[in-house]
Amino acid sequence: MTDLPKAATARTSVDDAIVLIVDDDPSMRRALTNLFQSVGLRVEAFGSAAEIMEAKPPAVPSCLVLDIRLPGSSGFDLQSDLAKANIHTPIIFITGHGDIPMTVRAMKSGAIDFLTKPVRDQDMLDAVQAAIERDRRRRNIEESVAGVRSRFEGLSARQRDILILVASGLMNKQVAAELGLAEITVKIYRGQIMRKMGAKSLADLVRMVEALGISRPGGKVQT
Amino acid sequence: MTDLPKAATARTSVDDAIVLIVDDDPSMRRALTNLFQSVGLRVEAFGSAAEIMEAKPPAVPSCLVLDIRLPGSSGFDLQSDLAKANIHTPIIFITGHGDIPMTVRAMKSGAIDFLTKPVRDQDMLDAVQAAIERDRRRRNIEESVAGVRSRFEGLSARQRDILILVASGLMNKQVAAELGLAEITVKIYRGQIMRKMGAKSLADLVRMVEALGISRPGGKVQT
DNA sequence: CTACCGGACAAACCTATGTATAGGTCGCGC
DNA sequence: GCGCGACCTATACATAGGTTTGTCCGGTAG
Repeated sequence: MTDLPKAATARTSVDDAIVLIVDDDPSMRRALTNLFQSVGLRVEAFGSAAEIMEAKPPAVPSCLVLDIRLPGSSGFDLQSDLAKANIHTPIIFITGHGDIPMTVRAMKSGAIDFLTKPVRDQDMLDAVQAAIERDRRRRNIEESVAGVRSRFEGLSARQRDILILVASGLMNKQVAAELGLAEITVKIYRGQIMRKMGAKSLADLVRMVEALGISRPGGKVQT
Repeated sequence: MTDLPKAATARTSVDDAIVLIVDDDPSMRRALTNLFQSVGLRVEAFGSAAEIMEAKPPAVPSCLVLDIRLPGSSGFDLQSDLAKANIHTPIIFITGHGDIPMTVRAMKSGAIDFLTKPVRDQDMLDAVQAAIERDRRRRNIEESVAGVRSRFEGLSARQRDILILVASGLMNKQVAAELGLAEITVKIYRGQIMRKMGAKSLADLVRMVEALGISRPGGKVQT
């Protein structure tokens, strides 16, 4: 939280959104770039799927504007490649000759919009705004969870065992019995866990474990 | 000893899925009905949006197969009417003369599939199976949360105040200070709350409050 | 008026949790 | 071998959590 923003050129406020364009038609790239820049969005344009896969994934909220017909691989291939690489930038497809099954497929695999040429400027801007908003939200959650996860990974195996049992609602003595330990041992571990995880209360701990999605035993909310 | 509100679940036949068809073309209704029945699905067919809105929402996992062009209102109207009525049955649209914007609109508002006539039987069955699976999952979550919610609503105002503060991680004395009470009072309420909510541990309580989505103070997971 | 309920509190008592101090064993890397 | 970290335990003490029994008050439904 203490890192000063190393803004090189402009006052890149903390989360200046960026639009990534992939289209093999240079005039299309230019037109889109102009459109987005006219409303103050940063833009990066690519001519092929390969090019963008080499670039590093953006660190700010962003979205992808993608012609579905690309040289080499189709937009779909890029979409699934990104998914495999665990990159979840929202995608807006554009197409000249799309059909309904194609649209359904794109939307089902998570595209945020699917526009047909000629694309109306306003439609495109609306779609981009929605996409960026979604990405911003996703990044926020991801970020919180990432902190918790890295702390969890800093725990020893034993500490994790105990964390999970404690967060599932067992008393120290029950945890001890479960693991064949003395109660005092569990207490000591518990203290270590609270410190390492940065939890101020048991409630915090429970929420962290929930956020990590770990609840093997019988720890779900009941009816 | 136990004042646990007993969930009045009328144990219906376990979870016989049902497919709801809305199409103004009788021959289409018949064809779809036969198709679904041939794989052992229960079916109910309607000739118009109005008809199905009068029927009571199904109590088992289900899905809606909906021609987008209906007499009177369009499939979209029905979709949004259902959404307004808080009915979230997954919808599969079928259309003879659809276009891409229509498809996008349907998918964006939550349709699970969008099929074009002539519909291949296997596509339809796949779509229905996916839709019913989704509905089953949704119902499961909904059901758990509904139980918790109804118990929460059985709490007095004071009990709710205290529940929220306790679940946010405050100690009894802090809760007492916050509300201008004696610590002993908080303890007593706390016991009542545990009983009424059917929570065996603080961890349970925290999870319930999370499931209800109540966390006003500073109770979110931190980075 | 009275009975009942929810809210608030107290003393007494017990259990659970948390911390400090003070150990002990093991395995691993240098 | 030595140090280090993980793992495990014990005693002792302090604080937090939780129940029981009983008291008091105010509103309100009968």
